Amino acid sequence: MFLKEMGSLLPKEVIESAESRGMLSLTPPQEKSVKKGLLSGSNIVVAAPTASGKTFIAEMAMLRTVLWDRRKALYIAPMRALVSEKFAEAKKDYPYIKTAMSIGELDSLDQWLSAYDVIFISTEKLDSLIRHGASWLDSVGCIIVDELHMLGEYGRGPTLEVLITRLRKSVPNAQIIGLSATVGNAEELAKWLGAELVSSDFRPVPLEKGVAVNGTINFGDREERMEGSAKLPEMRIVQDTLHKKKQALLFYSTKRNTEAGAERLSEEVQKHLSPEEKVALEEASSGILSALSRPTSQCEKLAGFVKRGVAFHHAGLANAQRAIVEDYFRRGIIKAVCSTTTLGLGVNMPAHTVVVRDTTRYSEGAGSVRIGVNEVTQLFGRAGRPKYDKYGRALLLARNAEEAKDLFHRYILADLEPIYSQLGVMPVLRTHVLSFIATDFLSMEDSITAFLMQSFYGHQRGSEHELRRIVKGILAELEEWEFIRQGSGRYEATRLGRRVSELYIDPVSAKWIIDTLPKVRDEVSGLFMITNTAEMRPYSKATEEAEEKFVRYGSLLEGQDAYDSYLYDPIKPFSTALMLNEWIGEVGEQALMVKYRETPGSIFTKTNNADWLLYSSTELARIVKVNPRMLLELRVRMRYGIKKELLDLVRLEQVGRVRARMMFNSGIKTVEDLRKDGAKAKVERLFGKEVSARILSQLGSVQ
DNA sequence: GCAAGAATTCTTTAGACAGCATGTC
DNA sequence: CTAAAGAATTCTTGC
Repeated sequence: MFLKEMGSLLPKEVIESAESRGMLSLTPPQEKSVKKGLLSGSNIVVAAPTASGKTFIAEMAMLRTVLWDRRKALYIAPMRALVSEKFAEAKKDYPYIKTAMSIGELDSLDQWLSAYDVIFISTEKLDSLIRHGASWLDSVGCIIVDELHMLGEYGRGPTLEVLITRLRKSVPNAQIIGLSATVGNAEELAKWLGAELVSSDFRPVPLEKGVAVNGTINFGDREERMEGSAKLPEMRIVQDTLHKKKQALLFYSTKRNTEAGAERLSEEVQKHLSPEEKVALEEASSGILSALSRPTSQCEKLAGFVKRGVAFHHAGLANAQRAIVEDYFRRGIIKAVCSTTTLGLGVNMPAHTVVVRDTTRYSEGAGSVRIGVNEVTQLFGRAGRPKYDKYGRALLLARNAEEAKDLFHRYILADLEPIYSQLGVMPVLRTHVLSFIATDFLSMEDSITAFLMQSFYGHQRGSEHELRRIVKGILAELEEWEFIRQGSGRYEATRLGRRVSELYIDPVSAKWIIDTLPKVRDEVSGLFMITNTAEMRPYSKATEEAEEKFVRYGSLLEGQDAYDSYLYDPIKPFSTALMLNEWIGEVGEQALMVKYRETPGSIFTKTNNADWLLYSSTELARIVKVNPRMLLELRVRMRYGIKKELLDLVRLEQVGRVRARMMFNSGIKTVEDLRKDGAKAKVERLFGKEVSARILSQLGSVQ
């Protein structure tokens, strides 16, 4: 179907924009979607590979809704990176549409969103907005749910499921478009949503899947000898890929493996770099080193590999470092990236050759588990760069012919797995039940059970009896904790319960924090209060020091039956508290890295989470009438990673942990000191004229 | 006696969402 | 109850 023939179906702006980007006709899944009613309001579930044109399917539906129906469109995705990427694209391609983005960090109740037509938002953020009672939801006419297959994920699937179910109930007339990777039971998903299924294997760049053994790739119908001479399979594949002047993306099971892999490959890759590339890589390398004020050994390691054209990529990297790696890889300068699944989902970073080196992953309680066909297929989908490659190669590695045969059957010939609702197995349900009641969405055991039967869980295999049992248990718990109470057969939230729901923390965490608040007497107990929660997971390594010091703080757990389980070990969250305590004692990343086995990335995540929980704790403290002063102070220190003595100085803009420390050490200990004679000269000596002026100009307004 | 390489034992294990202050995409 | 791979350590072998 040609775009220019679609004038009666689509606003002309959409057609013009697409054509200006070089799109003249629809891809097969796009065409199928249109035929199944995408542009006349039908619900659609698209199950197709990445890069098959799913984004434009979403755009067609959203823009038609906005321009012709004069209603809002929502784009929901489970990752911030994905949300901001789509937002940026839409802003660029459709500048005349009022687009907005809402992901954590940035905003509050977001009433301002009501002025926008297309809203890009993360799953949890939308969930949270609903809890705050966002009023503009009624005017939504089209809802895009990207990465719909997330539904089957243990951790965050249930939230998505409840969210969708809730949206369908509160905005029944909105069109729902689900965009999913290919899965075994897309049919079932579509049926649940009352949607037409569009299923397709279309890829703009064809994919060749194979298994590499001893220098040969077996593609099933043919074999191919690889260039090079290396014995190590991953090395050989990289040699072969470099010989073709292409790039490789390799997936490993652990962070450490990615780093070890990068080290091995770097030696080979550096031989293939041009002088210009080496110059560019020096630049990338120094960018990586300067991501933190003082580089850790991990930073140095990465910087060293990047100089040689290789990088590792996992959640332990600082965000700036990740961005550099992704950028230089996309530009073709970094030749190989060894990655965990960070790069598997969301991030758009294709490569000619994709290697899934490890097909197992550790899972607690289950040992090493084989990863599924769905996941391998998703990773394989990264192979082949549109515009650059005629085809992409997706490879598995085998040590011998037998293993090769097994892998081939297990992953390449195998059917995709169906996804299953995880709603029944996770304690997240508790959070949602509280939210239903707190927002007056549902208020009775019956209606809650009935509602949950409408979810994918109910649709797929739910037994009403089982659900009712779970709901009953949750209601009893919430009532006992005084988050809800009963009145004339209905439940209603208490003030405390409503705030807990709004703060978006687990009721179990909230209960623990409320009980512990009055017992907080120093930094460590305050920090343990927030680290001993599900939100702070994963915890830091348990140190011996933590083991010893815990004796003095163990009494905080008295009377807490939630922590009675023999599986629960308080040392790790306590150790996390000690780690954070060192952070606010200005201990550097490198030291924390060694002692608590942290990484720049994990420290950032933890301090960020701690910040949020400290805020939530102060809010709860106000309600239960505990003085929040100490928590407020902790929060500022957490944010900057500073000792108490710098608290006064960081009030100034342009002054963070580094500059505050420099000023303090040179005798300027408070804002007041800055007003004294000679302070100006001192500051100028430290930071130069420009920065000093910006700092000193605030003296009038800060007291 | 020494060093390279083999064998054995030990150790560790993916990812990423949320509140809110400013003014306001 | 279960695994696997890398790292560290010990053992073996060949000169």
